[in-house]
Amino acid sequence: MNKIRKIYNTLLEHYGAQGWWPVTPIGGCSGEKDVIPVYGVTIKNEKQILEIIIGAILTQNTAWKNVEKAIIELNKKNLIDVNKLLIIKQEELAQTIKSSGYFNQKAKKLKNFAVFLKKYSIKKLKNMELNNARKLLLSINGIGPETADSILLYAFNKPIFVVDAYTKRIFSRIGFKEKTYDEFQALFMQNLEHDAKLFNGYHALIVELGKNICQKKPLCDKCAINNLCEKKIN
DNA sequence: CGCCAGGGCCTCA
DNA sequence: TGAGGCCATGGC
Repeated sequence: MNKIRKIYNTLLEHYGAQGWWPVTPIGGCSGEKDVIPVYGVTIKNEKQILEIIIGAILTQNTAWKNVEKAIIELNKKNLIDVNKLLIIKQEELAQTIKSSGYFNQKAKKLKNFAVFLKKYSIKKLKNMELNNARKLLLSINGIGPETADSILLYAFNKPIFVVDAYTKRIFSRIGFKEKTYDEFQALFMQNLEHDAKLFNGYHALIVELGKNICQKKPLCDKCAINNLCEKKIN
């Protein structure tokens, strides 16, 4: 068994399946009480898909907890809606998503993406071939490789591996020599069968490990894969 | 108080 | 193509 697969198996055994991406269960509502995005929700409508896209943009270099608050506010105002995003003033949108940080940039990105979705609907994107959809997403200002791949994998269930800061940190420490986003992505995609469920679960496990164990200051004695790691401390 | 989080764009060599 | 500055809140 290759090492990439071995690490996945070990993490899965240790943490169990993760159930990403967190989504508001009924696809968002404007009720009185807060509706919170949670893990393990089965995606069943376009509003939930749009919520994932919005979350992918809002979580750029930002703790998910802060994004969660912003999504709750967006749902309260019924803004998980392409037309509403087009109509709302950028300043008001920025205030609504304030908790997620970089709110001016992100408000612009959300409106920008809404314009894009007027031309290429969610339905069209969903039916598009993976690499064509990826190129299209990457051409949008505000959508870089990680956000594009998160959208493809988590919103559209397409088999592409998402690389994030955790992935680079963890696998560099383990001993892999890849440097760029594309190199890391190729590492995973060349060593795993191209299955959206597998890529989904693996990335989620990486985040779990990166958040709690393989932090900036790693807790190697608590790490489930420390026997596979070159940089193990102690 | 300082550090950092599920990046991406822009500028300048 | 690579390094560095910038964006900004909230949790710890």
